[in-house]
Amino acid sequence: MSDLSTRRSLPIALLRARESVMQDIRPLLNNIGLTEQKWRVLRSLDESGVVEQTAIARDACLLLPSLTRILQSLEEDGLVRRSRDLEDKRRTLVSITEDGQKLVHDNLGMADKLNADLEKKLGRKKLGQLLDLLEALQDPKG
Amino acid sequence: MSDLSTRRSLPIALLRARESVMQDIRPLLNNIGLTEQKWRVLRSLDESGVVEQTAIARDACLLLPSLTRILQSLEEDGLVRRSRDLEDKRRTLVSITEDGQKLVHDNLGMADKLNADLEKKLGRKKLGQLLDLLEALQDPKG
DNA sequence: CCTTATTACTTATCATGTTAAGTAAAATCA
DNA sequence: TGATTTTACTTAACATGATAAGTAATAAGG
Repeated sequence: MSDLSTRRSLPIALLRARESVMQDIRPLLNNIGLTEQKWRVLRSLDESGVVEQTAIARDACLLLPSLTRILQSLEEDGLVRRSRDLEDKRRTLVSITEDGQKLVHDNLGMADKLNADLEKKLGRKKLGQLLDLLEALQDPKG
Repeated sequence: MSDLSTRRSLPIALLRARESVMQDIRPLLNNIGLTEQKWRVLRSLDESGVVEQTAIARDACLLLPSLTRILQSLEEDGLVRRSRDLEDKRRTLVSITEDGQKLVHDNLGMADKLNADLEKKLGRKKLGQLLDLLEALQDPKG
């Protein structure tokens, strides 16, 4: 197991936990030519429809500079479309293309299966507890 | 709050939780000229003594290519020392210098305070539960 | 022994993370 | 209305993340 000193440190514990979860996911995404971040963006767009970048960043947990690059790349690959908002010309409105939708829908099953595996491994109750605690951590009442 | 669709996804929940914790820590580390990763490496070395790189990588949760660069940078700054292991010449033994130790010790109080704040905010019991669940997630019985 | 793995890194390459600075448009305010 | 601030990005620069390939040294197998 991991070193005693770092085992009970929350920042590293979160990092390790994420690493262990992502280890199974990353190769599957790489197989369909996507990074983890691009997958998050496409899923968000598939569910949200036409949205501005700040909303995508919040939803997919990405900083705007990263998102800028990712959207440029996804646009080159024909997976998303961008257009200036005519009401507020500072904003860029983003939406997913048909190709992008197809890519997402063809692989949602995989994502569901991974989540089911996780639930099976940890137990539904514990997984729920974990998600609740992670959410509580972010409440800004501190 | 975050979007409904991503709120119950464990990978993103872990990412968000980590983000929220690190937001308070990063600026403090930047003030003393360290990144989060360099701080993890120095703390690990301060506690472990003389160790090979693979052990540091495991302890600080870093990939070896990243660690290679980080150690080169820390060595340039005089915070760590590296030398070839004479028993096994593939290995590099790393240790922290006096300057490195001073930097760590001067700032351990800060780290402890952040941890205490966290415990106060979430509650000791919940923090313990969270750490236990995060650890359970990594058990390879799946 | 000698060949073939395996180990412990290093290097390279590209994507993303992080911070700071820059830009254009909208909102606010005197 | 004109100056100032804020918003929604974009660009730049450097550090790290992630994968693959390369290298030297040890271990394993025949």
